Amino acid sequence: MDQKFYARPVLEVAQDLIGCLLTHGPCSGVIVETEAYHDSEPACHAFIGVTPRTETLFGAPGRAYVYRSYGVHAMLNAVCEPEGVGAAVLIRALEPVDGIELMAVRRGAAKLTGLCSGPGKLTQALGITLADNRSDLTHGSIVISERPDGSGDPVIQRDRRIGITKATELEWRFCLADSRFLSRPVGRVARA
DNA sequence: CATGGGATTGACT
DNA sequence: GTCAATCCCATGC
Repeated sequence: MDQKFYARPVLEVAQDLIGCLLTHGPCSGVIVETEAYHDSEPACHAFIGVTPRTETLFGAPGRAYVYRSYGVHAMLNAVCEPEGVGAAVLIRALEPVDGIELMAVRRGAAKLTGLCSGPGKLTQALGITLADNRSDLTHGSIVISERPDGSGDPVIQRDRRIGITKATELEWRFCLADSRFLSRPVGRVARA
């Protein structure tokens, strides 16, 4: 997948990433859940403008934006839209494919469905850290590759984003229909 | 320099 | 269901 794939509206890229394969070292998984973020809405880190932290978001598309959440977890995003626009797709869940044993060790022997069912979980399982921030998703240590031809277009469900406190009304979360590997089921109210 | 908040998770009641 | 852990960084004095 080339840079042009990412230099498009973030909502399109978020949907098109569903079903793609994400690989880091010996571990890989199929993307089953994403969320879109854009500098026009306050839930996006880029909403506040360009700072040292958000510089990656406004930079070249096709790069990784990795940041630490709640002081504990790394979150992996794919930077989208042309340079100068602050937008990214958060990778929220994977269906494990390769390196499952290593993922289980890193995660502490969780069940298969719990290995990558959340944005903090999948970075832990794949060994992605803040050092991967700004790395190139088209040729770097993290690679996202197209879904196989003939697998057909996946059926995608749309929902509200999870875990945010602003712009909660936007339905910018995309899930592979009926996947067992989502961070949460579709169609429930996120957060009590 | 001090402070406060957050795109989460997991342990506990 | 509730709640703490823990750190990066934006903001304000």
